[in-house]
Amino acid sequence: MSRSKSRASGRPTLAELARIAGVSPITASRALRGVTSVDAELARRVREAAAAIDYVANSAARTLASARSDSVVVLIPSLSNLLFIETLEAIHAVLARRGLEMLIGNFHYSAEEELSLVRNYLAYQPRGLILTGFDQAEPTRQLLAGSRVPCVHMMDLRREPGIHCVGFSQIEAGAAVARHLLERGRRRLAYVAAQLDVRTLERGDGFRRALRQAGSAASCTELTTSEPSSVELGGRLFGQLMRDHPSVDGIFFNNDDLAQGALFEALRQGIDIPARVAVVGFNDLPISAHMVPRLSSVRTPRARVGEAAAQHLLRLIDRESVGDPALDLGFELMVRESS
Amino acid sequence: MSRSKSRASGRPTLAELARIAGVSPITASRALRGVTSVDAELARRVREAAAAIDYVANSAARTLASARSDSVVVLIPSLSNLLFIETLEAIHAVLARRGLEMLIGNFHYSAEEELSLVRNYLAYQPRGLILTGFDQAEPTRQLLAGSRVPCVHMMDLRREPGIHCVGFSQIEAGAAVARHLLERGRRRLAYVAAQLDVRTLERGDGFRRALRQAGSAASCTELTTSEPSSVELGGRLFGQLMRDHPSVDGIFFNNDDLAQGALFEALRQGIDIPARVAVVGFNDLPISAHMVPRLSSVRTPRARVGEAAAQHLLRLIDRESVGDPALDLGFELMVRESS
DNA sequence: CTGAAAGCGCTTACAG
DNA sequence: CTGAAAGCGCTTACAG
Repeated sequence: MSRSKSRASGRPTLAELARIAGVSPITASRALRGVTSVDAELARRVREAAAAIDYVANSAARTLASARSDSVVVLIPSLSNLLFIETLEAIHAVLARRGLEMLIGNFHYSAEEELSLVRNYLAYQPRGLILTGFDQAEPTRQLLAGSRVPCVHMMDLRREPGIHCVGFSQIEAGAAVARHLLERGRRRLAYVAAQLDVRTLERGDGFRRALRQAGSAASCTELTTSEPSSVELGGRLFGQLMRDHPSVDGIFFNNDDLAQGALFEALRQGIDIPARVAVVGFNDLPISAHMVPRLSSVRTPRARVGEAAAQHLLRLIDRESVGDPALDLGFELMVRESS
Repeated sequence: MSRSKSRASGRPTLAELARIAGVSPITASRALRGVTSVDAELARRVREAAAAIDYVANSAARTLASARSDSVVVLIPSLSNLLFIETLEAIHAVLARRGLEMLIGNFHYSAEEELSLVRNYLAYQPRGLILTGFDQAEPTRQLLAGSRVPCVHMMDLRREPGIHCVGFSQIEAGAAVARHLLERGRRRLAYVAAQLDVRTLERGDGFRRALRQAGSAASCTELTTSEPSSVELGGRLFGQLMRDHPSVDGIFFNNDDLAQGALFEALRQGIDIPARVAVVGFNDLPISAHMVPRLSSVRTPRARVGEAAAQHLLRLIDRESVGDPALDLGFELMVRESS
């Protein structure tokens, strides 16, 4: 019975709980889960006994016996972008109400890491997965398809059979920024992007496409880097852009932190924004509205994306009908002082 | 054999893997875990078979059989403060190298939520826990003590028998800011704090204590609120402070986001920082060094705290000696343009 | 509404 | 170095 030799977990078991409550283990199990009708008096005794000994079901045993866990896996490319934090919080709130655990996997924008996470997390027999975008590598796709675990993609839209997604059109969002700058009379535009993940590239596509469609004489300088996005980088890229292309009069930064860095750098160099050059960011992070000048940005509905993605997944798990498999939550261009 | 009636998980099992590799399940299990010596040729066959059928051990079965999971629980009070994100990343990196999963619990600065998380996560039989600070409620403490699961507290220090912690002295950090402002010749000081968790209050204690010790004629106005910390709130509190106490010449904001909001507000109101009033923040978040003016702040070693806390926990898990149970990683006052 | 039996897929402890 | 037996703590499926 020594602690190190025993195979037991040391915590109270269902059998002990049942003995105390004076019922069979099965009845105790049912009373706790509330799934089948159990006599009210027996159920009460079980609950009281559980509270008395602080019984919590061993989740490994529960998962093994039922061949289903109480967890949902959420895969995101980064934790350092507030965007994903807010999304995770929203997902968590929806799942928690259903008693589901959220397992977070951060793949650091690496398709290989994502594959490895999927492989490992599938061992947990999750009830479902929420993925970010559509950047998965082919082996990842196959692994997921083979697992038959329900999946919802978030942050981007794609209409394909069997694909469930909740997000908004990154392309449209990029286009909206271009149209806004053109409307403001800007003609010498620049597009500055970092990280260069699929969604970033789509925003660039939309931006360029809208310029072309306007058929205007507008030019577009592009400054891109696969470095991770940051305030520091934004300041650097802005400095470089204004030095090499001093006539640029409107800039779209593919993420707010870059744009924030640009505003700081402009303040330091005495470059007047928006008089000399208009600046628009992306995502509308919490600080942006407070910058000097207040930063124009595209507000993305990340909390609602998270919430809707989780709800959509719950419907798939419950095999309920899901309406449109591609849910477009749109975006909002927040025009402030910087453009 | 219909999918919905079978109790099987549908994934390849150890028995199937063993059959393909031509060994017994036990040998396959040992080969995969690499724990006991297995004949090299047999081990190779097992690994090849595993790769061929994409075998990953069912973690529920593994946890149930061994009475130990491969997970470590990390409890943090907030995800919206970048401070904790960076800490989590560092913890994750250390745990991942050991093949341990990290379960994140966000208790939103609520001791009740923390208790509920501990209760639920204990059902997963985690190998260890990392807690934030020492704010746990008494029932939480008892639950943890009863579980006999190794615990490490992070972000704060306390020398008590049986307590393991990695962090720095919040009190000393607060005191350092006070001394810095006094050295700069500031005498009409203010302390502005939000959230008011234990660590925030400790920083305030240190700040006040240092002022008292200086025995100077310095005064200290206090403006505190239990609202969560944010840039927006910082701007508001700064405006209020300068209106109600226009002679204040040095302010310590207990978190950088508050200080950032203050700098923006000062820029808008044309209040010269640091000429009229010096501003010091706390945590040195990534944006602070780029603000206009660049924000003075206390750089807290959160990545190193996370790393060291995880390593300390691994040592406890392995029953190795841990040296000092209270590891002080210090902090660094970053004096920039705002003070 | 309640329960006895079987089984989920692994690992442990014991032999050889 | 390898394996047959037992068991981890639940839930399912079947009876009654």
